[in-house]
Amino acid sequence: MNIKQLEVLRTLLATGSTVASAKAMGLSQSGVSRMLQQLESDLSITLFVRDKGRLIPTPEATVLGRDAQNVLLAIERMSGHAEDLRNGAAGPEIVRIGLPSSMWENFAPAMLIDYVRDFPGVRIETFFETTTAITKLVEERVIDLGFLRIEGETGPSIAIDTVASGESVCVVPENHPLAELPEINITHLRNVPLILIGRQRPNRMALDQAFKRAGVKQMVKIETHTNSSACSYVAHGLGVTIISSFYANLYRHLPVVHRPFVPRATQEFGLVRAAGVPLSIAAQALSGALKKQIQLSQREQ
Amino acid sequence: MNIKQLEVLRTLLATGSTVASAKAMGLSQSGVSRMLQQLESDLSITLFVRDKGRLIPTPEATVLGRDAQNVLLAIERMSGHAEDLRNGAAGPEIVRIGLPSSMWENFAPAMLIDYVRDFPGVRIETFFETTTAITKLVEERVIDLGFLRIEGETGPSIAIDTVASGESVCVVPENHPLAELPEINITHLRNVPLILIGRQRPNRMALDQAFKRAGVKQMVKIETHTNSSACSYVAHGLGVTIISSFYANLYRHLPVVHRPFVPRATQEFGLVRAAGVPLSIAAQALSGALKKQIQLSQREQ
DNA sequence: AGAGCTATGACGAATATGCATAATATTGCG
DNA sequence: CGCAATATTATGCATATTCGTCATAGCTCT
Repeated sequence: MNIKQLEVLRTLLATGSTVASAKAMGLSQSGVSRMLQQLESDLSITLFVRDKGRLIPTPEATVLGRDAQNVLLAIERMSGHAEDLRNGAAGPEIVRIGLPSSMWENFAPAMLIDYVRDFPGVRIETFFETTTAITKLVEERVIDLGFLRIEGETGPSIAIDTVASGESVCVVPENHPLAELPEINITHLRNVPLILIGRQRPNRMALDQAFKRAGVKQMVKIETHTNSSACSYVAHGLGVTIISSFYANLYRHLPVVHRPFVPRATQEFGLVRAAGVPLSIAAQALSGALKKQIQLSQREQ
Repeated sequence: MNIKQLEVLRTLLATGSTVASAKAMGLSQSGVSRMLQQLESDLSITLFVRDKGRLIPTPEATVLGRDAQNVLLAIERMSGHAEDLRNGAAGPEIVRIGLPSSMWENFAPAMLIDYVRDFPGVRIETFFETTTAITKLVEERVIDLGFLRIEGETGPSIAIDTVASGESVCVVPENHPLAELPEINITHLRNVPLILIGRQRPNRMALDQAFKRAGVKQMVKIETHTNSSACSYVAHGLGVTIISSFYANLYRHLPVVHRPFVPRATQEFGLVRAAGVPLSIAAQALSGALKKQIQLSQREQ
């Protein structure tokens, strides 16, 4: 496997033909054809079906095309850094932090208000991403810090500092009949429209299994991938959702209430950074600001 | 630059000598020496000082060594996925839609309220992602539909239906002095804390250039990647931001106002789907619901 | 002196690449 | 509809380039 093969894969997925790819890359069509073959051989995977003189990407090609793009982006970043080093450029210190999408509205600004005043020379870059993306961004050193829900094992390249916890709760509209209950269990949710997140992730699968064991069929109306959108759908009467109280506490301004969900489950949340990499003073301070804001957000209950 | 050169850099930084690296990599010492030279030549950067028959890494080597590691990690991930694919792993109709992160709060629920009632058997999956991610999700057939800002060229695998437009506006806190102006130009923003999005993207670079031509230095306090977080930062007094009126109209509930920004720029927004792939009835209806909600969101001005 | 290091000349094997072409499919025109 | 023109992918063949080793020189340290 070599870099040009990956570029060929990327370009083929974009253009759909070896002729167009060859033109775009300044190569011959036969070169492109060969490199595709070599890559398929190197990976022992068919990336394109040859159908009537056409190349049809396989599902594998789309998956690995994304990976190839990541490799090429990393190479571009390296080339960019080399360019910067050759040009001797340097700017203000930038501290980069990744947060769950659900935290942009009030949490992130509240966290940054004092910080920006205390560190006037520091530029902050915020990313609102999924747990998976945040983990990757930390691993790749794209960001200095991340806050995420701790799920299963992380590799040795990540250092985690547990800073918060929550329990599973059911979020319902405040005028919903289920809002009168002190706690909500699965049988309460029979025939209730559900808004669920984290499809195919371990915690979600555990929830699916619990429904199955209780003999209750889930009436899922909406799948989504952020706690924020799930709560908003609930607030608009589209159904009820099951999330961590940590996030539910961020949405107190919505006309919803949350009740402990049975079977009980707890979650842990942590601060992540690349293992073995010391944080700058500014990044440490941002870490501190984050921890402080977390305490505030969870304490006001 | 090739993959083995990057492995050489990584190994040299770990071992400190070409002899040890050659042994670790199963190469000859002279091969390692040459590959280091080639990499230095390719990058036009001295990575190691040759001092008394020893290789001393330069600061550049440590910076780029990190990048090299990122590239190699990305390659390993790709290989891992290929391995998974080689080893090999129905339900209700699911309609999947990708929206900008900025649209989860009120737009998405409002869009879905009537839809969910009209299509009770359909399950919806919502993704809130960046323009780039949405384009990819559409191309890869992960999602049926996407809504995004149209930027530059998209490939032939994407069909776009332009459904909205906007102009660049400056969003400021409602009690800010700039809120009194009928329009805001670059000189107004001298020494004003800025919250900017889309770093390194074409439109952002155009804005950076406009500041440069006007001889005004940007006082960027926060870089972020979603319109929503930028507006929230503005509402909390952390600075002002420049975004499309399309998005600003989604945040009318915040204590901010927006004014036309000069130099003027306009934006177009469209519905995207995979070209040549017919939408299901349910997906078409969701497309219709999206268009209708867009009209509502932009009309109430 | 001996051991260990880096760099380089010379050389051969392996790889990359383009030209030309075959086979097949699609499109456009009469 | 039939046929020529065009477009696509794959492959034989030849050539250029790259990759990598062996052998060795020069330097440093013990």
